Amino acid sequence: MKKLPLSFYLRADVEQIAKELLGKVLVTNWGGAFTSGRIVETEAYAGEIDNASHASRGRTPRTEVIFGTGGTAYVYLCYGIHQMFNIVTNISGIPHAILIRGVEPMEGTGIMLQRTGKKKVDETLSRGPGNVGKAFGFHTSQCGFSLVGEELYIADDGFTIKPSMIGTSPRIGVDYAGDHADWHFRYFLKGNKYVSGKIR
DNA sequence: TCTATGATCCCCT
DNA sequence: GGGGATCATAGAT
Repeated sequence: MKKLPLSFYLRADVEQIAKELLGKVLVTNWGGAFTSGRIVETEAYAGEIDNASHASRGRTPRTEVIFGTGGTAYVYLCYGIHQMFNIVTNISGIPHAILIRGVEPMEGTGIMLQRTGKKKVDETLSRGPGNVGKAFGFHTSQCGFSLVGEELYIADDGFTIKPSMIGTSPRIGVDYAGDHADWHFRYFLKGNKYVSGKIR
């Protein structure tokens, strides 16, 4: 498996990066607890002009990492329960981020079951951003972590997808964002059962 | 200090 | 298909 280089994350086109992340392998290795899975669903958040992004409300201590340089993790606690894992992209000063919404488990499923408290591996294990965060052991304390380190990275294992396998839709849970709620910034692998929401 | 709220999920009817 | 869980953050007092 080839680890994606820092340059992958520093490009300007978030939509393109969000699309290319489909089929790649997400790896976390916190203290030797190795887990990996294939990314099947992503959402792009295009910075200050995007009303759906946290960054649109300005630069704060929490959103600081999104404004930082690409290739780092932004982990956010939602509804007091769910740890959401985001990938920061673009160069410093431009707040682009990609939310990982769905992952198909590969290695370390035993560890994931332990973390989620589930009995068996099924599609609920890592479908939806909240579950991905839980299964892969993400925590808000990991905000700002590098994506090219040993504990956290994204790899290419040679798996390729055809453009016809990629579906797009408006993003989920951001209806409040006015016109931007209609942007097709959500990307997923068609038919994959680890894709959340109704449109697969 | 205090309070509202959210890029969600799960269990209950 | 509806509501409760549960807490860091941000903006108001």
